[in-house]
Amino acid sequence: MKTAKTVASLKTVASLAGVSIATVSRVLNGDPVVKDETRLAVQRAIKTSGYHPNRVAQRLRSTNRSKKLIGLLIPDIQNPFYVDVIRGIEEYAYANGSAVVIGNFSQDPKREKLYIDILRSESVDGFIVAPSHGKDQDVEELINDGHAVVCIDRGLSNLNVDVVKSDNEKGAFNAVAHLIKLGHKRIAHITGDPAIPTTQERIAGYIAAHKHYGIRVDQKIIKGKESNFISGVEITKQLLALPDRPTAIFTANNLLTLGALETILQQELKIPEEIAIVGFDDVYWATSLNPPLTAVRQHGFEIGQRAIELLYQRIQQPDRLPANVIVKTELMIRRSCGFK
Amino acid sequence: MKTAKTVASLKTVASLAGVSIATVSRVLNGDPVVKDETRLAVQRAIKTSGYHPNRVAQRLRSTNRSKKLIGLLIPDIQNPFYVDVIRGIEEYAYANGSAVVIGNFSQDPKREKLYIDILRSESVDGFIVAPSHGKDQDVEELINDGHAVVCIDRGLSNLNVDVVKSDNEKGAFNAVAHLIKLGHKRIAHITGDPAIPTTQERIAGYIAAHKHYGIRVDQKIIKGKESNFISGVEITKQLLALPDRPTAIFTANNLLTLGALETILQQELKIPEEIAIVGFDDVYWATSLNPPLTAVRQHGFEIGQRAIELLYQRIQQPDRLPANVIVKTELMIRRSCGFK
DNA sequence: ATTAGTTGTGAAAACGTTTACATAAATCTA
DNA sequence: TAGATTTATGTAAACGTTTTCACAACTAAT
Repeated sequence: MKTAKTVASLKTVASLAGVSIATVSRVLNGDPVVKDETRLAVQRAIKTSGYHPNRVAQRLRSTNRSKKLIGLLIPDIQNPFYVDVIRGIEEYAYANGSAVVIGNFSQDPKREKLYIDILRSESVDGFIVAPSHGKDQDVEELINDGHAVVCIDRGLSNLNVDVVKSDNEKGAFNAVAHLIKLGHKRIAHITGDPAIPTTQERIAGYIAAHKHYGIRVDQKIIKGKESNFISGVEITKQLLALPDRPTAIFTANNLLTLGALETILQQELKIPEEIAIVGFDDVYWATSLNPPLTAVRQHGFEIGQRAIELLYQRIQQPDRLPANVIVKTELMIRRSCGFK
Repeated sequence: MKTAKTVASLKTVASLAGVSIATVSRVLNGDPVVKDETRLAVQRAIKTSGYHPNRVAQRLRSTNRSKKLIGLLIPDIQNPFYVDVIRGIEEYAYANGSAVVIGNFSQDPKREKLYIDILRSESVDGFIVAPSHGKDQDVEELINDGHAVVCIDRGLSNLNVDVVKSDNEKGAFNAVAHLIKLGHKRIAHITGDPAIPTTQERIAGYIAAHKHYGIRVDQKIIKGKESNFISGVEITKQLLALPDRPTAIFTANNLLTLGALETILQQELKIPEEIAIVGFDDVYWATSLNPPLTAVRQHGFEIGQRAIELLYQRIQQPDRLPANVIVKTELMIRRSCGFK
C-alpha cells in the first residue's frame, strides 16, 4: 500500500464531530468555553481520525505557541562537551514538546552564517548559539532583529545578551593550583585559539594560580594557535624539545589534550613521572585512559539546561534584563599528574 | 531598539517592485517566463528589502520543494559513531540548503515514539532512523503512512526498506582473524544487546573466523547483555576471573571497549602482553590511548552520506525498489593486540 | 481587419492553523 | 414579556507561500 494516506486535519475532525474547525481548535487549546458535551464529541473524533496538529501551520499562523522549535548552533559536534550541552537542551526541549534543529558549523563563520539564515527561514522560536568569536556580527544581527538568543560558552563583546558558561578562570586556577601543590614549578599551558574569549579566561586562571603561589610565569611556555588536535600535537612537540622542559602541561581543551597525549606516547615518556598532564574538559573516556586523566570537568549538560530555560524565559519576556549564568567546574583528580 | 522589525515578505517585495506577489514568486523559483526587465526590478527589490523566503510557509503550501527538512532519529548521540553519521548527513543536507532536525532517543523506544510524532508534525520531508530494534512498530507505521524513510545501522525485519550499514560480519571476522594470526587461541567476545541485529552479525563474524582457522568456539566466552559501559565493565570482570582466562578480548562497540579498558587498567594487567584487546568501532582518541587501540573502523561519515543520498532519491521516487548499502569496514591495526 | 496564437502578468484559491468578531440560543432582570 | 446579559458556536480573515486560471497586450497568420 504505497498510496500516501492524506492526514487528518482540523477539517476532518470538525466534520467528523459535526462542529466547526474553530471549535476543534478551541478544544485542542484547552479553551474552557466549550461545552463538555461538545468537547467529548470532538475528543472522540480526534481519536478516531488519528489527528495530529500540524506544527508547520501552527508556526505560520501564530507566534505564541507552547510547542517550540529551537535552533541550535554548535561549533563542533565532535567535541564531547558540546554533546553534553546538546543533551541538556534536548532533554528539556522534548520534555516540553519542543523540537531542536541543529547546525554544526565546525568553527567556520561562513557556515555559521549559512545556518543562521536557514534556521531563521524555518521560523525557529529561539536560538542557542556558541558564537564563533566575541564580535560575531551575524549573531548580533540576529539579536538586533528581535530574535530570542541565548549564548553558551562565550558571550558577545558588543552586546548585552544572556550567557551561560563555565567558570573558566576558576577551573584553570584549580587545575594549575593542583599541579603546583604537587610540587610542579614549571607548568606549560597549551592554549586554544587566542581569539576565543574562553581561551583568555583560562590563561588568566593559569596566571592567577602562579601569582597566588608566588611562582614566576614564563610566557614562553604559554602557547597556542588553534583549538584542535593538530595544534596540540605541534605545541607539545615544541614544549618537549625545550632545554628546560616543563614537568607538567595544562591543556586548554580535550582536543589539545588528545594531541598532547599522542605526542607524549610517541616519545615514550612516562605519565606522570616524566611529564604530568591536566586537561580542561573532562570526557567520559578519561577513566579508561592509561593513566586515567586528571581534568577540569565542565557541566555541559547543566549548561544546556540553563541555557534553554533562559531561552524560554526570554521568549516569553523579551525585555527582561540579560542574565549571566556561570556554572562551576569541578577538578576530577585522577592519576595523570602524580601523587603527593 | 527592542522592537522586532517585521520581516520582509513576498508582499513587501511585490509592492516595492510594483508587481504582484505571483511574479515575485516566479522570479524566486527561476521561472523563465518572466521578462528580463521585470526580473531585474524584482531582484533589486529583494536585495533592498532584505527578503528571505519563509520556509514554514513554503512547507505548508507545497510538497515539492528543493530545500528540505530532514528528521534524524539517533539512538545515542554520545556514541562517536553516530556523531560521524550525523556529520555526514548534515554536510550533505546543508550543502543542499536543507536543514536537519535531530532527535536523540537514547535507545528508549518510548522516546523514539515521541520524537517520531514531533518530527511528523513538523512535516519533515524524510526521516533517517536507526530503529531501536528489528521490529520497530513506529518506524514501520511511518513507512506505511507513505513517509520517506532510510534506516541506518540496522534494518527492519518485517519490511523492505532502504538500509545503509557497515559490513559487521566481515569487520568482526577480520578483527578476530587478526588476533588468531597473532597466535591467540582463546579469544573472548563481549557482545552488545543480543536483541540488536548488529550484535548478531558481529557474533557471526567472530564465529566464522574461528571456523575458518579451525579453532574451537567456546560459547562460554561469548557474553553480552547491553551495549553500554557498565556491561563492558561487568563482563570483563567475569572474563578475567575465569580459571582459563582468555588471552584476548574482542569488544562489540566502543562503550564496551571503554568498560573493558577501565577494568583491565584497574586490575593492572598489561596490554597486550597479559590481555590483548580489539574493539569494534574506531574512535578519534584511539591513537591517544596507551597503548593505541586496534579497532574495526566503521565509516560513519560515509554511511551518513549514503543514507541521505538514498533519502533524497526516495523522496523523488517513492516507489523505487529499496536499496541495501553495505559499507565496508577497515581494521586499524595499532598496538593493543601485540606484535607478531 | 479579423482571428489565432504567444507572452507576461495578476487574481485568487489553497495549505492547516489561530483568533477577532458575529450571531444564535439560553438565561437572567425588571 | 421585552430587553439585557451570558454562553457556546460559527464565520472569516490572516499567516506567507505556490500554483491554477484568466486575461490583457502583443505578434503572427489569414
